[in-house]
Amino acid sequence: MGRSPCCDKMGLKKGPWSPEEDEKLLDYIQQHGHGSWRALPSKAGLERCGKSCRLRWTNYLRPDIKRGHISLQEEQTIIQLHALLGNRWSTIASHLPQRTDNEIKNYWNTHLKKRLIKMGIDPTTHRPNNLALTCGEPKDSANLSHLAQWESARLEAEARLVHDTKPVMLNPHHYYQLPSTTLLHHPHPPCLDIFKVLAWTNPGEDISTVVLNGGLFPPASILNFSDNMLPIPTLGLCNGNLSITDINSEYSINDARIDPFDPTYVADSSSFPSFMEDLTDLQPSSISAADNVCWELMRRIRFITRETLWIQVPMLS
DNA sequence: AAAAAATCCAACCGCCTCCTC
DNA sequence: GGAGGAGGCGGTTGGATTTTT
Repeated sequence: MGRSPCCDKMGLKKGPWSPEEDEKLLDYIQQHGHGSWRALPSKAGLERCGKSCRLRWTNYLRPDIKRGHISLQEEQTIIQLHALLGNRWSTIASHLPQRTDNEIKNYWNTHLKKRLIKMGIDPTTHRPNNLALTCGEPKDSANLSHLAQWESARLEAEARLVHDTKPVMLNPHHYYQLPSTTLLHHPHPPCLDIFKVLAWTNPGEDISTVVLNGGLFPPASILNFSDNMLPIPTLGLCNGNLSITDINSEYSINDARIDPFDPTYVADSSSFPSFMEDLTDLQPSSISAADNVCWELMRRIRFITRETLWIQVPMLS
């Protein structure tokens, strides 16, 4: 059962590559392209298996890769994407130009993982370790885990931003009066709280009237629909009473039917404490049916950048 | 200065998916 | 439909290097 590894063939070299081998491989690919990896070694005069050649090329010799120092921004991206995607290194690498999946995987295992552990965060679930002890029933664990992943990535990002910039403290009931001069000087949103991001992206404006992009966001190139992630077309906020437009429908993308109001989704108030605090004030009598719907959607927010807002919704098969 | 421990990272292994026949 | 090949992916290893004792 199974195939034996191609390197098991007699006479094929293994282990570190010599400069001469590198040169042969580089010369061959530059002249002919790699073509069939299996056929390449003999054509290039290498006593290696095709797999070994491919790995050497993609992880080391390729001219378009960047090696060495990983910036803070790259670190932040890795943590956030890992919280969302798990150990899908190639997908994560595709969002970090010129970095290889192997390099990111190594960096995660040797640096970031340890750092999260030191911070008391489980690097697998991105959940604070003490949460694991209070976690409830197994059926809720997946959803709680998703929320925790988001939350720890958010906290990590916030921690960095706090490090880099003076934090902007906001009264949760007066999000909309942020001075635009403060906001304009931030190269990034002062934090990832949705209201604050809204205020930042629209400095000086009354965001009670802001409507986030119509159409699809984030960009399809970033979004992997199989991850149960979908953009919400239009979201509006009004004076603390929340309302939303164009959501009273199911979405259909790539034949996957989505029900944004699926009641099986379990939210956790710890994910968005200030927002939930606001909602608590609104409950129960002042919340309209539409607001309730919005509330449900807001609970599913997973990831926010300057211009995008990602929301997790369940897929219907 | 030497030994031990820790860290790093290139490379390998085996499984999986996709494609062709 | 399914067998087999090729490439891709993630987990893991082990030798080299660095740090600590």
